[in-house]
Amino acid sequence: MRDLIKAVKALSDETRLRILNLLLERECCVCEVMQALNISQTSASRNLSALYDAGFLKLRKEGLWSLYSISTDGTEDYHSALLEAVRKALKGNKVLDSDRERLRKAERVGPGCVTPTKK
Amino acid sequence: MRDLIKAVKALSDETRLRILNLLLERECCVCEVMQALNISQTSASRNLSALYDAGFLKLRKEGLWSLYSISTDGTEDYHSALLEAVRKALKGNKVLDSDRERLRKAERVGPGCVTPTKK
DNA sequence: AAAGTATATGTGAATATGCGCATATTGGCA
DNA sequence: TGCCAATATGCGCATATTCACATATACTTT
Repeated sequence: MRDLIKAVKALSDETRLRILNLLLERECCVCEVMQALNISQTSASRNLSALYDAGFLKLRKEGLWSLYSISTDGTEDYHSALLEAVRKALKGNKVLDSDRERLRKAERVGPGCVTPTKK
Repeated sequence: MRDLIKAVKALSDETRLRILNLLLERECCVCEVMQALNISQTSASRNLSALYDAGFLKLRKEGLWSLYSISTDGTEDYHSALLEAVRKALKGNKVLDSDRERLRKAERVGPGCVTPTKK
């Protein structure tokens, strides 16, 4: 029960739902999430961690990047059922659509990913 | 999105999950929920209200009793998908099983439903 | 009308949560 | 080694949530 509550609690936040929406599109690093959602680095990192701890994400390290993606392990789990319910419920949402749009424009590589205005 | 978050938030609490478990068995009044879960009247009432506001329950008034049950309206909704995911995840849970057991022994009628020890 | 019962709600205290700031950690590179 | 970039985390603040107590509301019965 504890685990289920943790999972559901992870879904009960707008920022985290928006993050999941991005990850349903493709694997993302923290700085891409920051850019697409226009949130702080702290918020991106913490909310990704929360989703990870709740069992929704898997993490792959590549150099400096932490690459998060939807976990498809334990498919007999309730996580996929919850995700599917959320995905359907939010289909066509305008905020989420523009988040995805901004994700396409986000850049991962090159200096200035985190602090792009700092010369 | 607001509505979905409200629904998911309603599910992210142990007491409310236990209440849903009872209601999956059958329609209940507030005092039956109190007894089966051994919680206060305030807690039973407030948590039932929260589940109702979130769209999971329907309410039927009968005399003094407020009879809550799982809402089956708007079946094309995400509520049923979320409920189903939760139901599967909690199948076989010991706490929930004994809650159901106590529900069978709970009494709705007669004086002393709410304050049974008060002579 | 008065009393009793089941439920709802206002209020305040305790606890939990989310966010930003600053800083720590980790890996890559000169 | 020393520095820079990407991410993680400790801390404090503001807000949200939960619970209990008391009280209010609504219905029934006498």
